[in-house]
Amino acid sequence: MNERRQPYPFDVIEPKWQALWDERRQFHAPNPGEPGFDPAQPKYYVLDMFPYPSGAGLHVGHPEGYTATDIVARYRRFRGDNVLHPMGWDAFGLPAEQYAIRTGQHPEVTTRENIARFKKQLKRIGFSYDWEREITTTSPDYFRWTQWIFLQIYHSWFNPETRKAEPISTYQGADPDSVRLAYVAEVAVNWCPELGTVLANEEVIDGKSEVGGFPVVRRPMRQWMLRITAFAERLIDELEPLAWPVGIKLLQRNWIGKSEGAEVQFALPASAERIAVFTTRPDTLYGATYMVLAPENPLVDRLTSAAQRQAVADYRAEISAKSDLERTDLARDKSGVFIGAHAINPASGEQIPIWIADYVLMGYGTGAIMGVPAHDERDLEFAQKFALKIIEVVQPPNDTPATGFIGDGVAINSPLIDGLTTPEAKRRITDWLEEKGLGRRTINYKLRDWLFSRQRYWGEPFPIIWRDGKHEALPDSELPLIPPALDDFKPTGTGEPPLARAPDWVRYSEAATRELNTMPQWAGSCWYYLRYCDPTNADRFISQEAERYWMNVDLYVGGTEHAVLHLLYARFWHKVLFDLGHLTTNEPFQRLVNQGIILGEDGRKMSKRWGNVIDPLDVIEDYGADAFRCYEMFMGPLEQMKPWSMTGVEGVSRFLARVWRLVMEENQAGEWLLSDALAEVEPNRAQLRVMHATIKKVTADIEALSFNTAIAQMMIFVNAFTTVETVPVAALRTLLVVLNPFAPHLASELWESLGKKFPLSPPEITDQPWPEFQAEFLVEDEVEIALQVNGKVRDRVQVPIVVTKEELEALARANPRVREFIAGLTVRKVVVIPKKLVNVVAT
RNA sequence: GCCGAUGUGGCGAAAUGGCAGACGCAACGGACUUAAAAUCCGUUGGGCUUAACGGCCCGUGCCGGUUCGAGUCCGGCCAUCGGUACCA
Repeated sequence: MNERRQPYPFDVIEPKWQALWDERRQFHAPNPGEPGFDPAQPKYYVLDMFPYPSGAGLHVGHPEGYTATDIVARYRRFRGDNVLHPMGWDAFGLPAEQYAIRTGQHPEVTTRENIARFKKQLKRIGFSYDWEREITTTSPDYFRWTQWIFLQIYHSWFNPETRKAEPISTYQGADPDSVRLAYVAEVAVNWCPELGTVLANEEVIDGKSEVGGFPVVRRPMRQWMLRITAFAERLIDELEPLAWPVGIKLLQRNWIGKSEGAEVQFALPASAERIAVFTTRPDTLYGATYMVLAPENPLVDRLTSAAQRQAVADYRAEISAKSDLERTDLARDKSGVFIGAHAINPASGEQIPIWIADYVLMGYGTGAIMGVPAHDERDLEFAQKFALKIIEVVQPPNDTPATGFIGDGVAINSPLIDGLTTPEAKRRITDWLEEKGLGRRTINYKLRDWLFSRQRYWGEPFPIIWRDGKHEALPDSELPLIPPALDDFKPTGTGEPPLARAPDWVRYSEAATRELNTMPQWAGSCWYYLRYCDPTNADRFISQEAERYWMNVDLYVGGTEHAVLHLLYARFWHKVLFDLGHLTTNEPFQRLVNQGIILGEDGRKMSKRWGNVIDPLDVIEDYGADAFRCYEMFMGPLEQMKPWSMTGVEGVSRFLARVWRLVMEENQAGEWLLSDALAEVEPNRAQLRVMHATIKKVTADIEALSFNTAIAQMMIFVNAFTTVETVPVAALRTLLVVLNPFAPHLASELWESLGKKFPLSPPEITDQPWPEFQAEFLVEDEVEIALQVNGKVRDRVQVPIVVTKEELEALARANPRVREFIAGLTVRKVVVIPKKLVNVVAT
């Protein structure tokens, strides 16, 4: 590999320019008020999803999105924008902690080493980040404000009147703790014994931990929760105007899972107790022949009859012993137990049996359902298994059988609403329920409150203390709250977090102890885009001035894996901070783009297991950073999944070498000298045309993030100039500017070399304006017209651009090839598309 | 099951409803070279036909529709990938 003759000396010029850029602070974006800040220039904030600095280093997937944003950033700078293009590290997280547990090396050390490696790799690719704005979520200067934001959330509640977060002091009720946006609850959590921690629902895949793939079981624990559900409606509504891929919007909407329906109260014959159920089909109320409670529902204890007590206890034990894995794996086989009690169907007045079954979830709705077997697949399965009564209450529109029909039809066997269509029936029966005080319209969400605490060491400690069994906020003056030094990072095994191993730290005062949990990894990434705007501010998380100037993020590029969680959490925090008056925008990310996954050369997902992982530095070693960048963009559309190809890299590398040789030629001694073919001559007409076509296409393609076609156009440019005897310097300069965002080292170097013989002021390529194409050079004197008969091309002719439609038609009719094909037919119609084709329709 | 995305040469791909396959890879042929590498030039969707120039037919997952004209728009399928899963 290393014997390969270099197509051009990228190994010399790339480090040279990278050092120069650093030295000149070339990519530093001054904030309002700083020297060099020009308020007349528009701002552009282009953001990458910052990486978790893992031990493995970058793979070729990371730089895909990073290259795209870098091209946009460099392009916008040419356009004169004040560009904010930062990078940082999402450095809290499980791998460093696991490594610490295995080796005893403090996570901070591991993290520092990994960051150094990542940063070196990113710099070697030549990204134009403003490194003066680098942030690390594990740095106390940073997480101080993560803790501060948590306290803002803790000190707030969601006022349903204003639909906004407000300071808790505006809450009039008796128990503020019951409405705080950050609260403590005893919840059934996903406990992972292996990791010794709870996990968010989102971190559990198929009953196993996302990290490590260990089994996860349900277990009740006292946890910190964030009341994201209060924002469900706004998280859906305010998504609408954003320039995000429709697929991602849909994913978020589905995740939030809004469904409209009614809550219906079922009375019990023998007690004053009532059971509420949520249904989206109140029109099927007459068909409710039984009721099911979630096994965990607390009502079960009160309602179960003596005779059924043992059976119920056995069933509940069986359920709780099942891990989530088993629950999901055990197909859809319905199970359940009758609890020996009955409820009264409020519409029919019938007594219906109450069961418990694990297909009813405690976490959704009221943890109880009405069973309508005729019109719900799951209920039908359950009723058939346990021989429960089935009543048809919806007539399907066609002849399909009513039982098992779940769509809209006409109500039957339902005295109050018979004959009404499903939407009308829903309306009518709900009105009736509301009148009688038996129910009400309501909306339910799949979204659950965010389980926000973890039993880990390597995370932000909560700025919370406990006194007399009650939580209290630390004052802002005690931030940052730094975790204690430990040398054993293992969880204690009882569910007590590792922080419990530092008793001195835990003891806050005689009467108070610190919270032992830490925040999840998501916390730091919920607001990092804000901190970049003002990364060293010691007084505020972001100054108002910086926030007003830089926000929102104009372009955010990252992987789909964050389509739901990160983006939802960040939007939630942003809205809280907005409501509290700390921000001026209610959404953080204006335009979002997901880059596609890069597969291995074998078409499989890159992984150690397949041995198909590509290391960017290996590629750069052989072909240079510019070739690496250009290949990543030339592979195909940014958002598409596509396989890596080394020969493809070689092709792009050849292209760059051809650019190099347009300017430089090698002498006998193997030195690169300025080419003799260069001259300050006016490009000819054909050259001007390709030059302006290139300006036009590259500009439009960068705006559209269609980088592969932009590169193809530059290849066309270079092909057109490769064979000419005299290379016009002006055309070359234009190429170098539009190429610069893609291959900045090469373009900068050639620009400089060119300047030695053909000086230009100012001399730096980065001081050039972005070229504007001139339409007059794109027009051609002649165009080729396709002559079709009945849609098939029969001939092509060159015609002057100025011919009229009538002339074109006449020309087509007169064409011998056309005549040959219409011989004996009648011409019905002639379609003339100027500059394209003539279609003679004949039958 | 549901939701979403994608199906175009040997491969990555391109194409405001208007000449399908730009650009690149691979392959083949040629030039340069003692030779190779590098570089440069050319050919390259399939089939049929012609001594040759050339000509004809087919072709964008499948079936149908709209249109003078469909890779592109509409309807119905199929396949692959991704997400999600008892959410009442």
